[in-house]
This record gives sequence, structure tokens and C-alpha cells, in this order.
Amino acid sequence: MISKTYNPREIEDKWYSYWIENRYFNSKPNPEKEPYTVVIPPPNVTGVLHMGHMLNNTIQDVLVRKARMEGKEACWVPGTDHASIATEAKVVAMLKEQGIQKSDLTREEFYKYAWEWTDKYGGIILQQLRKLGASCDWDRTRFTMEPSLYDAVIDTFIDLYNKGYIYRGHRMVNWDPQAKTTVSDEEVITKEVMTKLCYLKYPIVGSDESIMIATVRPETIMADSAICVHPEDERYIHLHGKKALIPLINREIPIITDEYVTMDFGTGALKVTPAHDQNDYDLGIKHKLEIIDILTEDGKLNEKARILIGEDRFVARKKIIKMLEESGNLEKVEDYKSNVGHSERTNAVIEPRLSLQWFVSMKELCKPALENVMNDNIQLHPAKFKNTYRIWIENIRDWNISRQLWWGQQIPAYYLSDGTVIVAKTKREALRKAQHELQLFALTEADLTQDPDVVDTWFSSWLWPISVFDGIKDPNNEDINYYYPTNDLVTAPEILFFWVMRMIIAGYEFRGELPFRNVYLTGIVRDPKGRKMSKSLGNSPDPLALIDQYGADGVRTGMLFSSPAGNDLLFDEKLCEQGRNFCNKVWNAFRLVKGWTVVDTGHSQERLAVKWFDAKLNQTIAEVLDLFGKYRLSDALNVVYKLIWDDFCSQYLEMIKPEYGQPIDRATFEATIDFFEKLMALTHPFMPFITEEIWQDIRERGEKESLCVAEFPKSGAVDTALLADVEIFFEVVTNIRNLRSTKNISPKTALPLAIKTDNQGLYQKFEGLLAKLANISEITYTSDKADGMSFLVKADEFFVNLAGELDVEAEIENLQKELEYTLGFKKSVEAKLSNERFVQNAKADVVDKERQKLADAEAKIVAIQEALARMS
RNA sequence: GGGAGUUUAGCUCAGCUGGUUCAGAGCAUCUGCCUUACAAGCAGAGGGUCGGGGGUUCGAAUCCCUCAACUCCCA
Repeated sequence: MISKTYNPREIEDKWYSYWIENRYFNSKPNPEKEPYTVVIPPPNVTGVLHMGHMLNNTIQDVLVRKARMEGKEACWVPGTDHASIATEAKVVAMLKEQGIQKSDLTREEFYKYAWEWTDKYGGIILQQLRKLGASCDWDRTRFTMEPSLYDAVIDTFIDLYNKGYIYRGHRMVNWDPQAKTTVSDEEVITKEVMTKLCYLKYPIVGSDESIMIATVRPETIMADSAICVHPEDERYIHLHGKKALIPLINREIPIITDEYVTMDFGTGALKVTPAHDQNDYDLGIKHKLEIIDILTEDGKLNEKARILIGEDRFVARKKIIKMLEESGNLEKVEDYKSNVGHSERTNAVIEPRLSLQWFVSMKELCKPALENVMNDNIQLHPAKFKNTYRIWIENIRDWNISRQLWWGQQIPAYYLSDGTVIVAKTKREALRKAQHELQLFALTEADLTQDPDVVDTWFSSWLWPISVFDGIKDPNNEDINYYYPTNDLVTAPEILFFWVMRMIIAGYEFRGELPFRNVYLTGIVRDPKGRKMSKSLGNSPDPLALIDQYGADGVRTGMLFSSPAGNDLLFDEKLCEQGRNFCNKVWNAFRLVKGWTVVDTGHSQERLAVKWFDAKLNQTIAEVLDLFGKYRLSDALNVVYKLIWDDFCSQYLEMIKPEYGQPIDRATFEATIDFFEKLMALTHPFMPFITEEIWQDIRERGEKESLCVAEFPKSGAVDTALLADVEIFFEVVTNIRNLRSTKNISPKTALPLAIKTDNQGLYQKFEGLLAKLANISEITYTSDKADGMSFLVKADEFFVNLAGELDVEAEIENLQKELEYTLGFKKSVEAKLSNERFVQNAKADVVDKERQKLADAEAKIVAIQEALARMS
């Protein structure tokens, strides 16, 4: 006895183990097959599966499973990212709980803890992906901090340094004074904060006059290098070239002009503080101003400030306002809303700070990355992202790659006591270089100090498509030669720049080739109200709980139903419910077919139904393949959904279904099993578990057979004439059912039908099916009229004898409505055709179509008018 | 402040290079059904001035201009 509802729990683990045991997901280079490669966007090793991963990995699995079934050597490489900031933060927090300070540990000791932590919690997410059905080659699991990938990062650093792309320089960086590290732009969260806008008077040297500036950072006036006004600002023209005095410390600074200044903001005069603001820094460079850094690395004022030394920047702000007030330099204070950057990790206010950092010069490197996306060598799906990509890459800045952290790949730069830099893979190598190239033969390893910083995490993940195949370390190995370039990358648009673009750069730089051919950009998973899913809002469902409740197949299809590429997905559990219901529908179709007894009659009783569904199936397979080619997976799924639910279940199975307890003839049965098998194959990429279960049970299978390596359906010939005829047939059926519905006649009551048509042959074909689907007792053909309610399909008239009272009035009304509509239709067509310019300008086939429409409409009008004449 | 994108049924979205009375799908809604595969279901139905305005064209949801609203990215 097969269960009335589909029970995913019993089935999913069984088949996942079966797939793993039989190593269907494992791949090795096979020259006889075309490779199909996908590398997973490595989730943070600290990560836990969330809805974004679910969507992203479902899409990858659909693509990979389809490729595998198409006979390609499918290889999906899983792995995790060491995520230096996130992981280090978690390890530091864990140590703190144990009463250990990071500063108490040596780097080596810290690493021990970090690895312990990684081994313990890392990769939970990869376990969770198995529940989803992800068909990754788990033997190939990689981690960005494992030795081989670590080496790749170091090697590429040295390579880029030697090529002159990596340099060390003073730059304005985002400084977190609490964590005492730089943070990347993406780790800075800007928040709107209420602050005070202070209007300060700077006395003009050699005059009684003063110039007023507005600032939200009065504590930085001691770092001012100039006052800047717009060159055309009439208020200040007389001050050009003069000097002003910084209040409290009375240092002289020049008054300069630059068009950068907005005349109508504040007073139109700007204090220029190159050490503590990015824009001021740029201005400072342009005008060759002095750079005075008055802050320590933990955000306190240093001795260069001359006053308030040792005070925290925010304490100093309060104090200096008071001091300025007392000295008479403070004109007024206004409340002011401003956007202030905060550290994602510590929530400290980010300080723009000049520091000595490592950079990658991007201008040259990114040229092929722009070119090859613009010319579609690498295709973005949807293509609308090309524009954004181009604009961004055209405005690219040099990439700050050093991070003041421990967990990550340590920068392979060694310093001599005089500051000389030697970039080399190891200390020994660096020493050798120093001895040979610098002739410093007396040097020992003890004289060399390695840079304590690590590289930005993206500096390792940009190698991912190469490094997972060890293509940096061993550029000619079998794997990299076979699997690279990979085929499809599936990721979120928000890391298009941080990650995707950099992988493309790395691909061309280190392999001379693109890293992947297609980039499928998913949307962001949001809640039904359109808000981002977040822990604090508590609006993110637990993916594993969803799988438990709706089944992995249900959740997978639920996610895909409503997520065209590039569109955000407004996730609602109802979608999973729909997915689950779909599974149930498939399951019950299976139960029905499975329950039939088969009899050998020597012929097929339902040849027409079989021929029709064969055509429909082939047509839909072609459509699905086309949609896959365009990466329109959501649409592909919807097409399959309708094929199964509407065409297969609602129509086909009802056509061939024997009376209760009756057997089915073998030919029809075999055809149906064949269809079912193809449908399961077509659906497998979307719903791997239920399709495998049914596929395995619907026919005898051999020992090692599996749907996941069976052939993906190919489309065959489509009998379009038959499809068109069946459409007419369906319309007749719907009309009859509609009549029943409005007249309250049970579907169980068989009704006689009379047809007035010039095309008797068409309907004779469908007599048997008409009887079944519309419960028609007998069919007669008439050249005149017959008793009963009538309706029209095309120009043919149908009479259903309802045996009850005829509602002539209602019928006349219906006919009149239809007549009105058809007359209007005819009129609009005629208007078109009588328009000379239309006939002249429009394409011939468009005009022909219009003529055909006119003829059809005229025939229909005649039929309706005849019917009306009979009624009255 | 600069840039990109979106706006079509109650909701989420299709609608490719203008051409069926072109206005579509799924979900939701309404009506009637427990019809021996499935009530997680079946049969049927209603619902939209394609954001507003203007233009090009024989013809515009589709192309152009403009206004408005929303979203994202960079500053």
C-alpha cells in the first residue's frame, strides 16, 4: 500500500546515501566527455546555512544535475572560506570567554586555537547542504586556509609584486580604533547620526577680520593645513592668498581656492584636514599641503595636537567646544544630521586614517576583466548588470590588501632594520635575496622581520576557481587543464564587484583565460514584506526546519518558483507549501498509475491521447531546454509544473484512466510509463529525491542505476496540427463543464451532445475522449439545430440537452453578448484592413493574419445570427 | 551629490527585435463539488486605463521625451 501523501523524510536520506555510496557526484577528468564545472561560492567557514545559501545552492544543483544527466563530466567543487575578520572575531570572543586575551598569545598559539575552532565548527554548513540534495563532489572539498591554497596566495602576491602591481604606500584607510585594524569598505556600516555643526572663527593674519568655517569635527582643527574657498565665491575674494590662524594653537595656515568647495554648504569656507578625511587628503595632495596626524591608533589625541594630548577623540570634541567658546572663537552650534561610518565588527566610529599599507594597482590588471565582460566572452545573467559592472570597473581604485589580523595568509614581506623590504616566499629565501641582491652577506635570519599583517580575504578567494584545482602551484596539472575555465558561477549581485570581478582579473592574470563563462546572479532573499532577512529582525526561517516540514524537494521548488535571475525573492512559506503540494501531486499520479492492472489487448485503446501527450511533451521539452539555455530556471520550472499538473494529470491521465476496477491495455500503459519516466527525468534537477524514488519504482532497475545519471530528455518531433485540434477539443470540454456548473448539473449525469459543423471528422476523432472528459452519453451531428443549450467554438455550434427547462432568455443574452463582441472584433479588423497605409506598410504575414481573422469572425457571426433566428 | 535599475491583476512576476480583441502565468479570492490517484484535491468564475503626461508610427505594455514614486550601488 502506497501512502496517500508523499513522505519526504523516509526517502531523502535513503537516496542521498545511495548517490554518495555509488559515487555519482564524484568526478575525474575524462577526455571522452565534455567537462561541466561549477565552483561553489565558498561560504564562511563560520557560517550556518541561511536562506540565501539555500537559493544559491539550489540553483547550482539544478544546473549541475542537468549537465550530469546530459552526459557531461559534471564537477561541483565545494569548500569554505577562512573569512579572516569574521573568524578571527569569533575566535577572539571564544578566547575571551576562557579568560584569554589575544594579546597574551603568540601568533602560533593563536593559530592553534583558530584551527581547533575551525575544525570543530567549520564546515557545518557543508553538512547542511547535503540535506538540500546538493550534488557536490565532496572528495574535492577545499578550504582557503589549507596549505596548498595558502601557498597559492603567497605565490601570487610575490608574482604581482615582481611584476610591479603590488606596492606599499601611505593611504587613507578605514581605521577601527577599537580593533586597531583597517577594515574594508564593505565592513563599514554608515549610520545616520545627530551631531553638532560648529561654526568657528579663524582670525585672518594681519587684519581684524576673521573667516568662519563650519565643521562637525572641531577636535581636528589642530590638524588643519589650510582653509579652502570656492575661487568664484565673492564673499572671500579679498582673502585669497592671505593666511588664517588656527584658534587655540595659533598656527598659521593658508587660504586656498578650489572648485571642490560647495559654496552654499555651511559658510562656504572649508577647513582642510588632510590626515583625517579622505576628501581633504585628496585636496591636500593636490595643493601640496602638510599632513598632520594628531590621532593615535586607538583614537586619542597625540602630542602633535599640542593641546588635549591623550584625550579620546570624543572627549576632546566636548572639551574643545568649551575651550573655543571661552576663547570667543565659537560663533554658534547647530544640530546636524550626518552619515557616520561604523565598524561592522566593533561598532566603533571609523576613523579615516593615513597608514602604510599594501596595495594592488588595479588600472592595468582590470583591463581584460572589463573587455571580456563587455564583449560577452563572460556573460552576466541577467545582462542588465553589465552596465553597473562597467561603470564600477571604470572608476576602480587601487586595492588595499593588508589587514591587521592574524587569521589569514601572512604577507610575504620581510623588513631589514633600516626598513628595506624584501618580498620572498620564506624567511630563508628572503635572507638569500638580501645576501645576493643587496650584498649583505653578514645578515642572518634574525635580522629579518616578517610583516605581521595578513592579506584581505578576497585576495585569496579571487583565486578560488584556479586554486581549487591547484592551478597556481601546479599550472599544468590534469585537473586544471580539464576543468578550467569553469562553466557557470552562481552568486549574489552584491559581491559582483568584490568577488566576481576579481576572479575574472585573477583568471586572466594567472591563467591567461576567463575563470567561468556564465555568471548567474541570484537575488536577495527577503521576507514577504520585502525586508532583508536578518537575525535581529528574526524574520529568517531555519532552512533545515523548512526541509523537515516540506521536504527538500518542496523547499527547492518553493525557492525557484518565484526567483528569476537577478530578482529579489520575497520568500513566503506558502511557496514551500506549493512545492510540497506539487510533490504530492506527482506522488498521487504515481499511485494511480502504479495501481492499474494491465491487460494484453493487442492494440492501444487510447492512441489519440498518447499521440497528443507525446506531442505536448516534446514541445515542452524543447521549451525547457530553451529556457535553460537562457538561464531562466524559474520559468523552466513553471513550464514543467504546468506540464505535469495540467497536461499530464488533469488531461492525459483523465483521458486514459480506465473505469474503476478495469484494467488498462498494455500499449497505453507502456506509453504512460514511458512518459512518466521522461517527466521524472525532466523534473529531476529541480526535485531530485521524489523523482528518484518514483523512477526507481516505476520500472525494474538494475543494481547501480540511478536517475541522477540517466539521460536528460531530448525533444522529438511535435505534431502541431494535433495539438491545435486538441485545443479545440479542450474548449468544447470546458464549455460543457461550464454549462454543468452554471446549471447545477452533477458531473455524474451523462448528457447527450449534438454538433453542427462542417468538419465532422474532427469531432469524430474525439468522441471517445469527449465521453470521458465531459461525460457525454451520445454524440449526434446535425445540419440544422438540436434541442438544448448551445454554445459556439469557432464557427461550430454545440447543443447539450439538459433534459430540464431551457432558459431561452439567458441563452439569447449570451449569444447576443458574443455577437456584440465578435462584431466589435470584426470592426476593428476591418478598420485595419481598410487603412491603406497599414496594408502597404505592414509585413505580408501580418496582413494575411488579419484577413484570416476577418474571415473567421464573419463565419462566426453568421453562426450566431442563425442561432438567434432560431430562438426567437 | 553621481550612477544604475524598477513601476503590468489583491500579491510575486512573464510579456524577446513594436503587429491575433494583447493584456498573460502562478499564488490569493469567489462559486460548486469528499466524483474510489490526490480536499496538500477536482470543476468553473471574477479581477488590470500596462505609474502620470506628451511624442514617433498605419499600429505602442513594447521605441523617444518628461514628471512622479520606489530600490540598489558609489560618494
